[in-house]
Amino acid sequence: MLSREAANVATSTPRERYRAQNQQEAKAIALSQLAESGPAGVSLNAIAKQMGLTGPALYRYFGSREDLFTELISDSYEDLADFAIANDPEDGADPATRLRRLARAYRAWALAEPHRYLLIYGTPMVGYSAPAHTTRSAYRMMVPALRHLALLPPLGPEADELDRQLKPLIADREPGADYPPTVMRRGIAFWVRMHGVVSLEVAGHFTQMGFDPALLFEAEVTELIKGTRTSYM
Amino acid sequence: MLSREAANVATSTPRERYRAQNQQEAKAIALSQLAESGPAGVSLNAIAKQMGLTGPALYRYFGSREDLFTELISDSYEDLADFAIANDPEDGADPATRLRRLARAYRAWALAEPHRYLLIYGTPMVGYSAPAHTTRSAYRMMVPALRHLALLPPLGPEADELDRQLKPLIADREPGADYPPTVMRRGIAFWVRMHGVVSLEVAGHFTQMGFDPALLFEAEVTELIKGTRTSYM
DNA sequence: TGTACATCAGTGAACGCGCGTTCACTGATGTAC
DNA sequence: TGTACATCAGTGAACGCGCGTTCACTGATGTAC
Repeated sequence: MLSREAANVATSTPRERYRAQNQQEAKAIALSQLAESGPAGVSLNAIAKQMGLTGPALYRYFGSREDLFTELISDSYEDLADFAIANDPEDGADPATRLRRLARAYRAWALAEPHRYLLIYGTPMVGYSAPAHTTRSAYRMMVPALRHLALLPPLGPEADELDRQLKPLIADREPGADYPPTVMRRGIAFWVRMHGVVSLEVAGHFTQMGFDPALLFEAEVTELIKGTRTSYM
Repeated sequence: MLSREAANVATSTPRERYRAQNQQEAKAIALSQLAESGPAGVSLNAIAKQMGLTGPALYRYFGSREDLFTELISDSYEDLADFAIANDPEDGADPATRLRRLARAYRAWALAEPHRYLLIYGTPMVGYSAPAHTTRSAYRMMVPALRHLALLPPLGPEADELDRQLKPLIADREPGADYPPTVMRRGIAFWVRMHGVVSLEVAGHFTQMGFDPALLFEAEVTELIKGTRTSYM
């Protein structure tokens, strides 16, 4: 349901469809292993067995165990972005409302898929380095947030050092965009605050504390939206 | 240096000292494996070999591999709290300054010991549940922060739902403390914001973005300190 | 429509590896009289 | 100071396990004429 493979299956030869289907099944089993036993519990041999195949057969679908993880990771980035964007339709709502929708969708996805959230934002795998396109996927979710943030009352007229350092990033990721200087800073703060609450929640660090994490999350987002400019010292 | 074992070694029999020393060495090797190969790379057999022992010998020191992790985790919580507290001496500085010191120490520890930070705040080990005293250790670092926060200008007179839910937590953790109703909320937000920046930084998510994470961290802390009250919706 | 060839999914055997954990044991260190 | 006994760190063999990955191969599916 939250998976994006199914869409691209049409318009291809039967063999390609068969391949895509098998690859998708393998990934789905990998995700269930991930959910049940963590990253260390994902095993090519076990996946193959569950599909009724032998271990080496999977090398038709993934170059190695690490390649499988690369796919799982970039799928997760894409699905998270898709989900957030899908939950913030173009219906003329005001920017604060739309930001809040994005935020809630972010959290909802993470709570629905905690192992996948942790796969991308938890402990990184040693020796693993994300391919370049992954970084782009990660950024996709930020694009609508920046658009909404640009419509909020500005934080202040002058840019400080952080804003200056972020300027090339805007130019690189969205050439031609005419954002106020503090927008990227706010976009990153938006992401950082959501991640702060959500990652602790998903990892179970709030369970003993007796409060509803949703309230904390909403408060953090609210403060971000209302946020006044704070120079960094 | 950041380890806390060495202190308690005195005043014990030679055999106890020998035991403590060996156990400490085993943990140190475990931490180096953790740093180098991640949690999955921590192996009792490999630790034993590096100490010049055989595998089973380690069962004199740890009940199981999981017990070893329990120790590594609670040591990490303690060391992080110790480090933060040690860097915020009682010298009469104003509360904002002292909060900032705590925050900077938190980040400094995490950057110095990224694998240990991720051990406690990264992807949780499946099937592992922290023993009760661990939760207490985790809370230790919050105590001085709450004290400082209580001295800041209050956020507002009335308590909202989140504040109400947090009241029992104060009563439980610090019976008798007479904090304004919004202090615990601010303490948790303090922790959450530090974690938001620090965990993304430690996991390398900022490396491609070309800005100095220290600036972002300072800005987040500043905003928390200045923080105005935001009802959650 | 039928034949010849190319593609490619999957097999089965094998390699080499390390893992956590148990158990009965040896031998050194510590303790009590 | 010396002897008898208890404690306990560490050994070595063994159990059972699953892992990723390679390789030469079979046999089914697809393609070209």
